[in-house]
Amino acid sequence: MESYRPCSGPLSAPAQRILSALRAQYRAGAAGRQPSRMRQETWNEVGEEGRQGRVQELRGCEMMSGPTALTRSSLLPPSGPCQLEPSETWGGQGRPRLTTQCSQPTEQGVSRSEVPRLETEWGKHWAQGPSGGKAWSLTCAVPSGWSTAMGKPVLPSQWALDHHAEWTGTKNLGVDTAWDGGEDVDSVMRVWAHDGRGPMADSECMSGPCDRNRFSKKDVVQGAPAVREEDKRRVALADAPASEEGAAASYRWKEAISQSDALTGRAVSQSVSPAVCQLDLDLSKQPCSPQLRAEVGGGSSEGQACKIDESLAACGAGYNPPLGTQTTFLSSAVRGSPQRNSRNAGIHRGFLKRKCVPSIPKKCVRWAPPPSQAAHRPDRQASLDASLGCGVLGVRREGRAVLGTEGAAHNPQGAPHLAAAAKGLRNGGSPRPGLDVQPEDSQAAHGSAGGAPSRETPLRPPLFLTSDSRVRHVCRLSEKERAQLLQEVSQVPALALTLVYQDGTTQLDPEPKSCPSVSGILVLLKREPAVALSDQGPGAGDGLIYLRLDQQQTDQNMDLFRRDLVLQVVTGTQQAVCYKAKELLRAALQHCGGRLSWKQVSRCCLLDPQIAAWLLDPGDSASSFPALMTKHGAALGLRLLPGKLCSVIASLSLLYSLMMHLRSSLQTRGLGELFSNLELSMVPVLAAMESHRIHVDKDALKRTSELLGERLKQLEQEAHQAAGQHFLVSSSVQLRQVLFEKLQLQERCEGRKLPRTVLTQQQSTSESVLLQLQDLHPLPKIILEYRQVHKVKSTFVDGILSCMNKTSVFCTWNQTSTVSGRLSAKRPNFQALPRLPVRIARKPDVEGEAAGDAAEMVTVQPRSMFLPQEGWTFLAADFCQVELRLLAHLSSDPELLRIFQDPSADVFAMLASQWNGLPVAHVSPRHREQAKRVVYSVVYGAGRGRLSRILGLSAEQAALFMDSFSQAYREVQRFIQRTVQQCQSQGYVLSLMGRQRVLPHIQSPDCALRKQAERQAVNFVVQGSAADLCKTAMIRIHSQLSSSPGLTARLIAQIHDELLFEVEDSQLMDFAVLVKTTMESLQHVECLGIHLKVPLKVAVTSGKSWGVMSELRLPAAPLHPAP
DNA sequence: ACTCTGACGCTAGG
DNA sequence: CCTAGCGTCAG
Repeated sequence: MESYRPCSGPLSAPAQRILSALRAQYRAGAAGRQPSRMRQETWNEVGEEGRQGRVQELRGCEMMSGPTALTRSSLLPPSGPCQLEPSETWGGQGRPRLTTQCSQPTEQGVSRSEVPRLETEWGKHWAQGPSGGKAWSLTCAVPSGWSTAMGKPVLPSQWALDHHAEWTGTKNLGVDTAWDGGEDVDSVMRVWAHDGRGPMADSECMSGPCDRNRFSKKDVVQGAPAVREEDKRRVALADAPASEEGAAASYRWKEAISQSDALTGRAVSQSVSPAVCQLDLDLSKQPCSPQLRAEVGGGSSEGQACKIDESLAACGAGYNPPLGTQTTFLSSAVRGSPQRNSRNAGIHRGFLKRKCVPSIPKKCVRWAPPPSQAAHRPDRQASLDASLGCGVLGVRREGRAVLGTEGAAHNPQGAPHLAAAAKGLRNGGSPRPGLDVQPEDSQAAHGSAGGAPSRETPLRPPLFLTSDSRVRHVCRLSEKERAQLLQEVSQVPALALTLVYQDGTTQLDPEPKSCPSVSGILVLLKREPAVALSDQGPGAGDGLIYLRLDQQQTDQNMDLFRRDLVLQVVTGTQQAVCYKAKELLRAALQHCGGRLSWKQVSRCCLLDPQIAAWLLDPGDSASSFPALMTKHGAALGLRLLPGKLCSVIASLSLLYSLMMHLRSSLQTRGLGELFSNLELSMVPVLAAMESHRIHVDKDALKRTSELLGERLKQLEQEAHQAAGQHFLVSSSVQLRQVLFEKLQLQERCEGRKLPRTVLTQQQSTSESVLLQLQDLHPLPKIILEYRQVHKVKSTFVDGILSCMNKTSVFCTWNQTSTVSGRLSAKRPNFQALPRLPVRIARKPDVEGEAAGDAAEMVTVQPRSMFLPQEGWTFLAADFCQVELRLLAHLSSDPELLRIFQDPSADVFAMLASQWNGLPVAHVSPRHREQAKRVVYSVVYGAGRGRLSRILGLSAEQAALFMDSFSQAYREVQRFIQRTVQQCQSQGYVLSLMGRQRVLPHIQSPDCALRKQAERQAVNFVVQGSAADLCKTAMIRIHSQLSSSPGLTARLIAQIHDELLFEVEDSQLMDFAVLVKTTMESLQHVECLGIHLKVPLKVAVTSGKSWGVMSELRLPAAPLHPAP
């Protein structure tokens, strides 16, 4: 660690600001302050005598100046039950208190509740028992300013206490075996004791070597008497710190880490990059105050810390690794060998894992530097990545711990295999590997640009494909053979295809953990589709083609041929089966670059067994191919053959048989039409949507994140003040304690019954409760705002940032994840972006009370972060009240139908007027809102209890509303009864286009279950029908777009009843008309047998950002729109 | 020689 | 009622 050299490269702006501010603070502070004795010395410097003195000092030391002395003996497990301080004895809040719960360890180990537990007013630390018998870990809630280095909570300095160190959340710290038995408690104690004396010096953070012989984990578990004796003796030694005997052997643990933590309040987990360590090493030894942090805009929250580190990582140039350092670090981390650094490495690893591993599938983007940078500095980037932990982890994961010290150390250019590993990881971690290969990024992704050495090995297709002669490789064919192949493909009756990934897996393998990059497409040509599949591998006439996608072709003709082949395979007349066809289509679009447009594949009709299986059983959402086989393929016989290729071939054949089997099931269940006309046609639509990049204003997001972070901190402080204690504002459990145990607010809202949580029947702290409580106490209001801001920040600002790829996002659309037939969106969830802007009070950060008045309001609208390309406009088309209209249609209620006949009417106002008996003009917005809620509650099948919660009324009032609704619209009630009866008699319900949902509980003797099934039945009919309608609209518009050479508009998103397009400015009006007429024409669709009794109304809006859309006035629609 | 995972609560969207 | 997603907490 000492070999880190200073950063030389550019730092990100926030990092710069923090750095310089801290330096300034340090200089100012160092000048005026008397250096503390403890800060100056190390144990070695103090010497034996000094140490004895210190021990004496510590022995009687009152913890945190509290009235009661805690001695280490009382904490040592398992020396007996040791109830320690009730918190009152600490007088005053903010004082930590220690409690331990000790009980007899069991043979299996010590469960967490039995292990000593250190609790503070701010949270708790506990030593977790040995899990798996190997490692100990410590979870502790750490206010910022607390260091967690070495897995031992280095408790807050006096400074931190004085400044009300802010909460940073729980850190689950991986700890290596040094943390065992009494040793940990011991050092916790010691450090704690020190802490009462002021800020710790790094030297104080030393821990003695763990003396496993004296007090081992095992002993704790078994509670061997001998150890007890030993233990007692140790206690009798009068608090001689463990470090005493081991002082000579003790090492200074990583200054960089403990300092970085104390300085920035960040968890060590974030300071994993050497650049960060260096940054912090450079800094003063003084902690950074929250004010300072706020001033410089460097937050202590997770997201903030991530961002800082991201930028640090991104400026990889900043760190110039000395030769060998990296690899030493890395290898020791990998092997965890007991080297000098192994503990550090172990800790690092622990932190890294905690932060990185769960993130790899989801959030690696945050950590992964942009590909272009990787390409420009492959060597540094790779080592940086490796040090960031991703590399370490990935290597471990892949089981190829090949990153020996030698290779990298002797390779001044940086090790190519290291680079490759790191790169593979980034790809693997990226949510959408294929999308890394955008035109502008493609070179970087292929690692062939940016001055990388020419010996860079090109990507190879998986070995099992290259080594087998049965596979015809398209890129090896001659001109003539290609033509033949094309001909052959077009004449073959059936095809089965799968994507092959670079790690050798295919789409047919069980759910991949990571999401590897695409290598190519493997096609099985079936000449005798009728032949039932044997497990003999491919039939006599069957052929296999492998089409590489991951390779930029130098040969133009080859490129064209590749496109033609894809087109032939995908849109040909033969039956082509592909599991997860959308993925394949998207990969093809991605990799054929400009040569294959989404319009060309819009007529694709790949048969997708996944979708078929989902239609048959919507409850079983995304199952892998093997799972599907075990479920449906019993009759088909599945036997895996040895050898990868054999098994792939067999799987492909099976895939085909499975599809045929599923298709016949669909036919017999009456789902065939739905499958082929609706769901399969959705595949190219979704593939096109997914392959379109949506531009995001990244800078605005970052600014907003900072802004919200500040506000969040303010709110947290306010909440703590209002509550009169520190607590974790984001924890509903702790909030419940504050609200209902400490403040007893439920006592003061007599009459109203506060809802309870569904599962545990505890006092709920949800929005509706807080709204009711907000007049009684200032706290609920603060919490409400906190929650709102937190939601926006975590999900819509930081969340979107983490999905980003340079300047844009790609959303993932899932066709088979809902029971209702709706689509769902992921990463980011486009369907859940707040519609209304969020207003944030932004108070100047001043200590004085007067600051409150000077609040300035800022509005945040996550939707406006999405921008159309230059010269394009967003166009949104919204089906107005589809669900209600469908309810009218399905129930044929005369009143509802009448309301909808008038296209210009405000439906909810009319509803409110009708059943309140008021003229429309007199309907207040409140009434209207209420009507809307009641209506949708009925549509969703809510009972009176639910409705009362939604409306914030008593159950009686809610019941009244519902009664008056069903009085006014009797047919709706009848419709509900009809639906339930139908479901009871046939076991399932049907949507408009014949989608089915089976509800076995409809016959359940359990009333609650049955009622739920009834609600689900009603809801499904309405919601599912709406979904059908929207999907149809998407397909129709898509097909019109792709058949029109002039129109360039793209479908961006579907928000259930709204379609969002990006349209070239010049085509805006024309396209808007087309969209509107197409959507409204769905009232009558002859070929689908749809005849709605209500007109459909579509509202069209447009804008240069999704956040601000304004109504688009359209010329009168033509009477007979294009079909 | 190391956590990960699931249950639960809450809240955006429709 | 049905989604995704973030967070806490326990084992």
